[in-house]
Amino acid sequence: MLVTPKRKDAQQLTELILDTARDLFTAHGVDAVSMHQIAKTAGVGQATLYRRYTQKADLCLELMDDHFNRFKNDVILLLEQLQLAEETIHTRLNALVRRLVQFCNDESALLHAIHATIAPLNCIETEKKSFFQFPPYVFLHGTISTLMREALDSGRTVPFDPAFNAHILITALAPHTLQHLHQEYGYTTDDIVEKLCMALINPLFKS
Amino acid sequence: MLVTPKRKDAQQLTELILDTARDLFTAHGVDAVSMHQIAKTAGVGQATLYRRYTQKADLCLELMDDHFNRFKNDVILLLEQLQLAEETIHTRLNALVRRLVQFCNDESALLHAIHATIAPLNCIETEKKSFFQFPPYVFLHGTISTLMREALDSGRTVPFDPAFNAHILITALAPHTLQHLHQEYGYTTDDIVEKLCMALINPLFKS
DNA sequence: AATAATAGCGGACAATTGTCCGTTTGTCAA
DNA sequence: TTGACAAACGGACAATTGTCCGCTATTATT
Repeated sequence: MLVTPKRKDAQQLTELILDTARDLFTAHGVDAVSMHQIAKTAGVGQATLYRRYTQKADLCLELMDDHFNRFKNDVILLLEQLQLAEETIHTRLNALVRRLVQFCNDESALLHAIHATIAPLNCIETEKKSFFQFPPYVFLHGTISTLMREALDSGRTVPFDPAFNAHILITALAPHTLQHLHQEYGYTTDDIVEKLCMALINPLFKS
Repeated sequence: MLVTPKRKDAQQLTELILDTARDLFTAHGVDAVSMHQIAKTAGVGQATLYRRYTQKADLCLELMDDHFNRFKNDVILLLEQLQLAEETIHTRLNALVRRLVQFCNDESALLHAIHATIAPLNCIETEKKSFFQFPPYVFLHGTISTLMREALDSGRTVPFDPAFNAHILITALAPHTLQHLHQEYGYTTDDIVEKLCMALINPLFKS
């Protein structure tokens, strides 16, 4: 959550903080770096940091903003191209899942931290944003459910609820879930893409 | 030869701690109660509490132990009865999902806290148990994948990976996911059961 | 340019989780 | 019993997250 500063020098501090955080994260790993440490290393007060980013999740979100925007454009472009090539909705959904998993892999460190910070308990009592209100979820859910609705409307599937199924697909992409699949079963990224499609996409389509 | 025996009075403190925690949880809600508060109210030191339960998740797990065992027996009994009644594997899977969702609803408060405490970040760096090693997950995953394998072996389904799909089903039952479905879409518990089956069970079966 | 208003800084402070260590106390051998 | 030994207690202490408030420095005004 970025506060737009009225003082001109405030913007410089924002950049300083972001740079410092990026450096510390790559040096020691996201989880090992504390907010206090970021502030101290950047040479600013605690409040200066917290005024910009209430939680580490916000900071992480800001740090992956560029990459996320590129990913968004990628997805939009990819889907347009496939549609122009007159690929089936089934094929397009599979391609989307592949790109999705790839993104979650690339940004696993930051996503990890975001999920960890925005724990379920923060949602009700306190009035902080839940994960489901963050841009990545909103975009993913919108894109996936649109495609799923198209599949449903095509008449080639069994009945299902696009929004609900999209929600479940995203849930399955949570960092700790993917990590568990990698570690426990030794699945490669390709395995996971294939099995996700086999579990959540392919069975929807009548043969 | 000196045998070092366990002290008998330690068990009493354990019960005192559990009773205190239960009371505080019901009085103020699980999330609002701190470990320090539990120790202080029980009149014991911090270490005495932490020596027994390293995290609030462990404490919660202990508190729902009775209920979880009853649930386990319920599930086993339910599945046996349905099998004796010669219900199809499809029907049995749906019934299992229903009972599953019911349990997650009943114990949502404790499960909530467990998920919140055992955040993904605790898994790699520190050597704490991940959620996937806790008894509830292990039992659920075992039960579901066994049933799913039976479905697969029956030849009445499309191809899929029982263990993987079981994993995804459990993931979808995470407290914050269910909570979001309730809040955002206004789904009732029955809705969720129906949609879960429509998303993850029914499409597997050839018509 | 001088000055008033205030955006915004910084560090102290509170709350929570988790650890360490000196001390107590139950247990068992004699 | 008694006494040695270790299991186990308790509270102080460290680290982290998040908040508050007095002060500084920038900006707008004249």
